Amino acid sequence: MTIINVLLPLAIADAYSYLLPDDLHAEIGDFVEVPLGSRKMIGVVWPDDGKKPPAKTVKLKTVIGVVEMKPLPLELIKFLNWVCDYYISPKGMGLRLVMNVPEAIGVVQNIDAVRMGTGEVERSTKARDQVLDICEGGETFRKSELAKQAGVSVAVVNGLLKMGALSMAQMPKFAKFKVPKTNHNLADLADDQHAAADTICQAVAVQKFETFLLDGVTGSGKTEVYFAAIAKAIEQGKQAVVLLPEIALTVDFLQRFENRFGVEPAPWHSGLAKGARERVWRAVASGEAKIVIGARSALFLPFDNLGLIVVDEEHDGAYKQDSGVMYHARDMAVVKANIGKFPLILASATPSLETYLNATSGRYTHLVLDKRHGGAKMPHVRSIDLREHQPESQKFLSEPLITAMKAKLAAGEQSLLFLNRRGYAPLTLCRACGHRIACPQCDAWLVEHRFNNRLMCHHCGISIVKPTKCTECEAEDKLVACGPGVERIFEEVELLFPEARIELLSSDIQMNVDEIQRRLNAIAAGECDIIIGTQMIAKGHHFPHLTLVGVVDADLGLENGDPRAAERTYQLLNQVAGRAGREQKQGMVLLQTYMPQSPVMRAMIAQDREAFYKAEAYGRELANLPPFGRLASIIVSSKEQKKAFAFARTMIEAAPKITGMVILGPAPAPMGFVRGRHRVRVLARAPKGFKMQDWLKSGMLSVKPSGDLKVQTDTDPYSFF
DNA sequence: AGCACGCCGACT
DNA sequence: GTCGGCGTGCTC
Repeated sequence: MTIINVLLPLAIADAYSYLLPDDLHAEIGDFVEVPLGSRKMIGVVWPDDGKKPPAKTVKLKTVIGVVEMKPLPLELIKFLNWVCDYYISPKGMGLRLVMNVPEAIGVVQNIDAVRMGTGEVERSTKARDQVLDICEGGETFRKSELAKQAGVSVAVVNGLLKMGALSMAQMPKFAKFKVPKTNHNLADLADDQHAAADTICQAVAVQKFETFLLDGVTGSGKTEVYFAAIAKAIEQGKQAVVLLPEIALTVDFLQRFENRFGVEPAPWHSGLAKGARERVWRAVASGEAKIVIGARSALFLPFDNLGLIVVDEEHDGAYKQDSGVMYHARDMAVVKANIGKFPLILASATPSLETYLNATSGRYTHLVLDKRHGGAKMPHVRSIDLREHQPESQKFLSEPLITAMKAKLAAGEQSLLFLNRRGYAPLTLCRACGHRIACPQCDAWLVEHRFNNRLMCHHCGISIVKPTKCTECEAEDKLVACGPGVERIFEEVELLFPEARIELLSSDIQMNVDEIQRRLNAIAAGECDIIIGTQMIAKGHHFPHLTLVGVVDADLGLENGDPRAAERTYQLLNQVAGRAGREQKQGMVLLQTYMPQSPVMRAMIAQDREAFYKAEAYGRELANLPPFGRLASIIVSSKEQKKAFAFARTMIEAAPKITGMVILGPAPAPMGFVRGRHRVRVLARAPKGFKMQDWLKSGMLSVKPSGDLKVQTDTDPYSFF
């Protein structure tokens, strides 16, 4: 009997010790079944990285068995340890990110199949011949698949089986992923694309760690450049992964991939069915799947031989995980590439300030693509000063915007109205008593949705039927909708342009992936004049007939005090603007704003990105905010606000005083009351380069919460107001 | 994550 | 008096 460490995919800080019987053999990375309390569980044999041995009082249990499958690669174990240490999360939670696919953990299951048998065909018929023709090559088939291919019913196959002309066999449960054809459909690269691709390919060829910022305006052909790098990785016998911010992108994107490489890539996102998840996980582990296109969690797949990571739209906030291990996939991609010693591409038209500064300082290799290809020009961007052009009362579109839309409608071109606000109206107000209808368990107004006549909370999902009288003073018919949501803009546009074909796209409108795709295709085909939509239309799909983009409220997102708000707004507006005029026609972008002089609007109008980054960097440096300083956020929550505040103060008292470390708070968190719990936040700010994890662990986090108190730590929080 | 244990409300 | 609701804490 020897003692081994086994990490279990639970919220447990360290691996547990188990006895390994002499007749079992297990190496680090092997999956083992162990007893845990009254149940059994599968964990992974973990290296002994300085974990403290179990207390003398615990009686060690014995490993039940070793699971017959490929062990987790050492590099992945190293990566998980790094990630959990950085984000101050239990290691078991890191392992859970990998083992989130229960069906893939265990011996590969074969399924029943049929193949050519040795028996004679008793009576030859057309149907029987068709089946046997297909089996001629000796391949195995699922019964149903064989019948389908032969164009006959399963009864025919069963008949042949009975007489022995076909026999039962076993076959792998999943179809194999085909090897991408690196030269299948080479794009004609422009000179700047070529140069960028060559630079990256060199790093791919020698497999060294290097981070590239592929910095190119919408339509400059970034994708073709990194496809070339992926092709290079495949030729080197390596795997590659492309991370995308949202599933919405993938349908369109997977098609582009298939056009270029001639085969389907392995997709990875939360919407995948069980079987598909198992298939991809195992194929990635075996090295059979060469290219994965996935959401942030694809970073935690057990790659056999990864040689390139691409993070597309690297600035996108969707890369930040907001529960469990709060990792940022872009940042962890850099770590993973560093551990695995291979290159990494961050691609964006509007890089995050962090990435931009890393690129301009030379830490990342900066590759710029500043021309749109295929003859497309950059859109003209203008602001509409709402102080001068105030929309009519209870209306939200200004006269200049309406005029521009009229002209486009007359010219047979498409317009898009963008408003990043779901629902009909963000606030319902009582004109009698001034009461604003708020969520009973969150700090948020209830948003009116006309399509189901309800008021909904976008934070906890609670919803009520729209009341006819005020919930406070009970006055009848005094409730009034305040402010616009996309549904309300839809209503306004219907009144203005009764003859136009209008399409509303918002994540509220229940649509499956196929339905969304169908409607996007219809828009692209020109079967619609005016598109109204939220964030979901800002990405991916391009509409050749679209020449006007109107941003209903360009200031939205700037109104809270978050220093990152300007950057986010700029990125979002840029992305929306990029929808305009991607083909031959000149695009026009109109921004409705009350602040035409703000740095964001000025940068948009002048297309002067450098000035914007400079202003942003200056502001952040003054405030010692990232990337000039480091932040960690500690959120204490409880049903009683007092208890949360008191505990936060106790934690702060336990923090060692160090020069340079600044503690801000406690203060009510940005969303101070969610799902019936009060949230109080403490921000810790450290100088650049200071590793604050140990300071937090030995100080604030050493005080253990009890009762209903919960503490959640977030290294590098995405939003920091 | 499960599962056991424990402490308060409504029932045979 | 007990059954069982969930809230809390432990699992090598």
